[in-house]
Amino acid sequence: MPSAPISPRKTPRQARARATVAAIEEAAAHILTHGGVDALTTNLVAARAGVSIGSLYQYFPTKEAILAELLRKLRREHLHDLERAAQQGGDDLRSTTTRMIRASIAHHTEAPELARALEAAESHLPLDAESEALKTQISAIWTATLSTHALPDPSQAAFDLAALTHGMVTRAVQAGERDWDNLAARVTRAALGYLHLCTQDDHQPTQQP
Amino acid sequence: MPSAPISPRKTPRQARARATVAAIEEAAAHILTHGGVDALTTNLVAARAGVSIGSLYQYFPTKEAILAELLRKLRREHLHDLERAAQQGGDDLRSTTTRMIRASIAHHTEAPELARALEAAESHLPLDAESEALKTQISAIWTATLSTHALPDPSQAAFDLAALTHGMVTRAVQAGERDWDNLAARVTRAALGYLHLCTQDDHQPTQQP
Amino acid sequence: MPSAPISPRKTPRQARARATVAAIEEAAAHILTHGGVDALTTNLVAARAGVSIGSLYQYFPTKEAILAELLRKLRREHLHDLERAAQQGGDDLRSTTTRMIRASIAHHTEAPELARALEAAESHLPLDAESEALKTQISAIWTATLSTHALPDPSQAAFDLAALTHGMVTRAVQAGERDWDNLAARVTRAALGYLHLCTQDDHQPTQQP
Amino acid sequence: MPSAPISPRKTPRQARARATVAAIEEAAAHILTHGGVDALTTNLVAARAGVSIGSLYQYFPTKEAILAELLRKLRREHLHDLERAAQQGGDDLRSTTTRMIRASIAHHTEAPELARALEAAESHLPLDAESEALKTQISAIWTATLSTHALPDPSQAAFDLAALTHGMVTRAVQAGERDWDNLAARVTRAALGYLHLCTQDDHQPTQQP
DNA sequence: GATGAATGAGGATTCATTCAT
DNA sequence: CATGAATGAATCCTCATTCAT
Repeated sequence: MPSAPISPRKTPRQARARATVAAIEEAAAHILTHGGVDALTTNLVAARAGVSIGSLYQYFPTKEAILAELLRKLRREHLHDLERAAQQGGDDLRSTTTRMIRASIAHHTEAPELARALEAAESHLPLDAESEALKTQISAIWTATLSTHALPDPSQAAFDLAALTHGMVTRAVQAGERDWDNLAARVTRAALGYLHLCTQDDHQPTQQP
Repeated sequence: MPSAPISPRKTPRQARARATVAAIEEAAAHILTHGGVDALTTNLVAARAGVSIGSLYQYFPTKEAILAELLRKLRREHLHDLERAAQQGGDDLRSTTTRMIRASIAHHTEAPELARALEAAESHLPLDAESEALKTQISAIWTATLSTHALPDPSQAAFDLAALTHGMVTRAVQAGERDWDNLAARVTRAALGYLHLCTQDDHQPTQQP
Repeated sequence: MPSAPISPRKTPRQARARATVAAIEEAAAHILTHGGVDALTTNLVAARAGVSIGSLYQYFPTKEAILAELLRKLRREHLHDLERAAQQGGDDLRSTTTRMIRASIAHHTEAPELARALEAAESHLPLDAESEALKTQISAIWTATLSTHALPDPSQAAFDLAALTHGMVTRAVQAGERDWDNLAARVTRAALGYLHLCTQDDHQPTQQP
Repeated sequence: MPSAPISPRKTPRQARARATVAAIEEAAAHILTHGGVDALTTNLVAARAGVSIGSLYQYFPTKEAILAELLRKLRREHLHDLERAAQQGGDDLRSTTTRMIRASIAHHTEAPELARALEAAESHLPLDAESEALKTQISAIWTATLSTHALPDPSQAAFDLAALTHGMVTRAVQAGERDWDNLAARVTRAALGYLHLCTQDDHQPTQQP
């Protein structure tokens, strides 16, 4: 269980330094995407980044720090997408939920392997302040969205919807699915069902129970 | 791309050998539960099992084979629980689904850390015949259950419900939740919503959208 | 550097025991032939011989003892072949030499891989009495043969001819040669040249130096 | 059937690195000379070289790569010696052959144990391009030398002479012989005999068959 | 600041050999 | 006597990290 510092060792001030950091992150992301965590070795990252191993350690105190930074970046993007989805459009719960689910899908969609690898690594990572804050904010957005409607426990619902979405999307992506509209529709159906906002209107045949 | 043999090296014939194998599996499960995959070293497993490293390799050709065996055991239990849930009780889709969801919860509930670790490891494991068969059978049970009712694509629904359940349960367990009845109710709500079998009856207030 | 006993642990008296020993030797020879020394593990030998590892150690105190026994067997056969070659036919040096060379070729010819492996292993083996004796006898035969003719140092010549033959044959076999008559002719030419018994008679064109 | 890369992992750029590599090769040669291939363990080599095991693996990807490098060095020297022997002096076949045989003797003479160990190891080694090239060139020199004279199959003769020389020298060295002039004379006699260039002139008494 | 050589603890796996049953 | 389960020293090799230049 590591307890070492997990944030970048020093914030790059000069342009060259910023480029170095970017190269390292890019290299790490590439390796993570194509080879998984097991392939992520500091020496390989440095090599792919075209940087000496010494320089890598100039900016990242440990290997975990690299992973943590990539994870933060991913979460930042996710938060940003969710924020846009929550604000834009009408405040109709159904359509807002749908937009947010689409945003979550997009999150796993751009670089599925990378997202998978980072999330798997998350449990080994000591959580820094920013990561915690991001998680809280993401959760807060869902909660806020759901709070505009009468729900007994909006934060519980937020938690469950995030989990449900994450579970379905992850598995679908893993299974090679690529029809995002179809996937979004299915996830939405489950989510609205959870919220007791059932719909018989979708392109779904009638049922005889 | 894994390719090595993954089944146990030889089947223990004598009682002593069976005890050895059991001790190894138990030790591995314990380590996996408390330290995760990274803590699972063959030497540690052997030590905890009170067995020499040589004995471990008599029965498991590689470290992965141990993981594979534990995974098989987990799936066997899961399959068994699902079968019971599918058969027992009326063929009412709602109650059958509820029972199956409860069975799935139980699957993650007895040893959550172990299940998490094993599932995370699964993608690195070369799947043997039995593992494949178990996966197929588990999937088939869901499909069969859903097929008794008019659904456009039962196998798709089976896939989605399993993913949805898995996602919600995993996260809840991870977050420290222990009220399984409550969890089961929430998952079921999402599942029935997905299946267009909405309910206003649960201990849930009515909503005005 | 082993100094342990190298002769069989006990001489098999009963028929069953003799069969066991034979099976072990056969298995070891097979493995040596097809996989080389590195493939020769005691457990594998026992398995191939259809014998328990415990039984193997009943008859051979160490792995080296098995190799030593195979080597002795090989040398016994070589000695026997050489004896026949030395005795049979006229005592004409040229033809005797030819016959003995043919015998040596045969020695490497029946199971080239085995012979190679055993000879390579020889240097690691503590020499037992019988092996020493066999070597002496083989050398003595060459010496005796050459002694019937006026040579300054028959034992030196014996040594050299054996080495020359061994070197040429080994390499030729290794290179995949299979025309033994041709090989024998070439070796003989070198041998007779060494003995100053030159021949312009072979199917060899005339030379202009 | 070997297939792994066998050339050094990276070429040392700094002086310190070059010293490390040299130390490793020296240590390996020493161990090989005094203990044989079985004594050659990577940890021992590193220890004797006064270098960490990690450093060893910076420059040699596998243990075999070390052997391969030593073998290459040996062959390079052999080739060089042969080239000098072939060029210098008159083009008289007899004296050229003698010089080349002396060169070959020198090859086994400087570090007999090392040469023996390396040659024994050769069959287990995946041959890289340079090794192949060296072998070809060595063989070509013999062939070229013999081609200047009317011989039915110069490349066959080259092969045989190399084998004959190798066999006699190896055995003589092994037997503790140190009088190289005498050895060279005997080998030459066999070689010239093979080539049908017999001599009664050496310090050898006349024979009556 | 940058470089890359060096480090060495740690981890997977093998195999000759012993010994209780 | 036979069996085969158990042993553990020994071996190859990796990779995060440090530090002299």
